[in-house]
Amino acid sequence: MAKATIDNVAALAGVSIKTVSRVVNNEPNVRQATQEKVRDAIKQLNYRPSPSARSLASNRSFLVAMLYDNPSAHYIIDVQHGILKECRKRNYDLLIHPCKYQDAELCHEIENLLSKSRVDGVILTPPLSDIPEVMTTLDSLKMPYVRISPAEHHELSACVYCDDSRAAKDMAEYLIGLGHRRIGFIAGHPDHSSSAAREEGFGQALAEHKIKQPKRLVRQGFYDCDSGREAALHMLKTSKPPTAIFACNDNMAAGVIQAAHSLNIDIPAQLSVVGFDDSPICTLTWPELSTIRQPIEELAEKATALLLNELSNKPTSHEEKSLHCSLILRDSSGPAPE
Amino acid sequence: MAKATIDNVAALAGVSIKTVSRVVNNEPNVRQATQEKVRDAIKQLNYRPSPSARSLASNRSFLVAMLYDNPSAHYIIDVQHGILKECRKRNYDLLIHPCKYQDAELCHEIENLLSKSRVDGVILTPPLSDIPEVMTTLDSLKMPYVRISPAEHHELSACVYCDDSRAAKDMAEYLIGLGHRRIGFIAGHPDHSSSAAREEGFGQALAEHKIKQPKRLVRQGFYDCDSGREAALHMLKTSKPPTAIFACNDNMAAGVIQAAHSLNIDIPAQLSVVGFDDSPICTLTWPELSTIRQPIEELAEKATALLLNELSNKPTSHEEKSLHCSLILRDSSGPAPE
DNA sequence: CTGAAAGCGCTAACAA
DNA sequence: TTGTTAGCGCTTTCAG
Repeated sequence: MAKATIDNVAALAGVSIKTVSRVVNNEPNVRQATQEKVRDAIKQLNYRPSPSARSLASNRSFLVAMLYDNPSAHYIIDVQHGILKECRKRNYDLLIHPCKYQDAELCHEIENLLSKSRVDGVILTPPLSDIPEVMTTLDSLKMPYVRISPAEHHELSACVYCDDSRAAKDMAEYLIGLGHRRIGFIAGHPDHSSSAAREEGFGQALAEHKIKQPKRLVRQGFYDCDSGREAALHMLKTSKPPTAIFACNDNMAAGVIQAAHSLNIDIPAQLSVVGFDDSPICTLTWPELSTIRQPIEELAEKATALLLNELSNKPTSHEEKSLHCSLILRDSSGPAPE
Repeated sequence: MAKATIDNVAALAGVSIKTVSRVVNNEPNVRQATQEKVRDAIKQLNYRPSPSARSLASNRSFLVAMLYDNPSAHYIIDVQHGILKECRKRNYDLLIHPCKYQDAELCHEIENLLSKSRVDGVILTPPLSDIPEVMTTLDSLKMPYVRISPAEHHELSACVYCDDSRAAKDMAEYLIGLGHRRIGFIAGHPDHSSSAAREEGFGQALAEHKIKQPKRLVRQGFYDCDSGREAALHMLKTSKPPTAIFACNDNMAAGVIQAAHSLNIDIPAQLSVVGFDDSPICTLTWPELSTIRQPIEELAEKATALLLNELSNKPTSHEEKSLHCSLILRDSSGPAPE
């Protein structure tokens, strides 16, 4: 059976192709009876509209692109799945496009991808959501886009995000509640805005509890395990080592656990360790890691919903949406030693 | 500046649109001088061919789809990156489509995606590479495809794979060489063909060294951490516990490490642990995990190259390509205790 | 509520 | 080596 076209359907249903088109696109003004005739014919012929013809005629591709540069596989996968969940509902497909955010050619490359106008809209993840040049490029192409977890300037585009700062504050308060007073902090990659937000929330909690944070208990990390381990070794080898360490993500927290093991420090009896992300490694470490869960998939889903709304309705201001993080307490944290 | 079309380019270059088309598609039989004129015009107008028009006229979309159902984020990401690497060279884009391999609707869903004929070809990863119905569906749609790491029937389609059996045998021999004689084996998910291959290689090595494998040292796992931990606890609590454990993937090996920690068994002094995959968690555990590295990205790259070749040349038999695994020795394995 | 006609921007087949 | 002409299968516009 050759591929059916709209003409075949129209012929079989005894209507014009325009009417078939109306039914396929859920346009109004088609009598119920006619609709049914058409749908029958469609089913009978196993008809699927050709995306290329559709998009040539209407200038819409029903394709969205995800642009990203993020080394965390589980983050990317979660975002992809969130996007796809929403896309399926609305009959869009997803095209993925990793890129290097530090690359001088970044914007050219993006322009190159998008000016083929194969895609209707774009979803941006950190750190791309915070690069002004990328936004300018998209704006100049008049390409609709939504940003996931941008640091600031929420008004510049539709966007969705979590309150990282608030979540970090909650976690710090949890540790303080357990009696910890010397709490080490390992910052994340300086290019990722999430790190600054987390540091802010952490600082707030300490300040509110009148805990002074000596410099030796704050170190720069880069969101990878090695930097977490190095930072922890530094802190733990001082004369007044911390009784808890807050790492800005789980990978670094895993590094802290390694450091503790290598120094024969018991977790959580002598040292509490917490991370951020609730990545799969949390349940692979020993002991399992207390952390903060961001609803990544839901964020991506909402982002996609905003984007697709913007693509179907004409008028939209830039909506934004924020979601909550939650503490996940496992075995790596406990009361402070006396 | 409005989007330039092929007509604009033709006008500016003073040639017919067909000639522009020839230049764009690198067809032969265009004089050097003409080519240059055309290229200049293209650059000047910043012309990009419209994918929809192209694909409507030529019935090719320059889009490939990756179909998968695999819970391992890093595996999927590596495959995606391998595919994209090759796609970029040849100006294809990638569309991703996760699905549930046990779903009764699987084939319908695939057919639904592909019969829109938006994509030119498909890449299949395990366990989808081993599902006959999926292959039948693709065949009946005359959709070109390449399988990554199929278990058998290599002749049914183009495919790329590693010799898992051989790699597992090498690893077993390494452990035997360290003096281990009681080596526990934790199988992977029975639906993944990789598990059987790994078990076979492992068994071969033992047989060649005349080591008998008692039943208590072989357990079924499911490629997740929990099943690895449970299996290890069983083995380690017997009266003659193993001195080494070979887990069919790294997640399960991480579970083994957890089990050992919880029983206060020292790794590697009392117990060697090895995994398979060289996933990111290998360097996050304590101690870091010895394992086997599959060149996933390269596999995907080769697979894509085969697919795109098939799409450009008419005549191809089903090529196949195999790549090598390598042992990665870290801190979780060492000499057997006496 | 329905239909006829005119493209969308390209490639394929054929002519020159 | 180059150009001409017909579509590809749909949506849009406008007319009934």
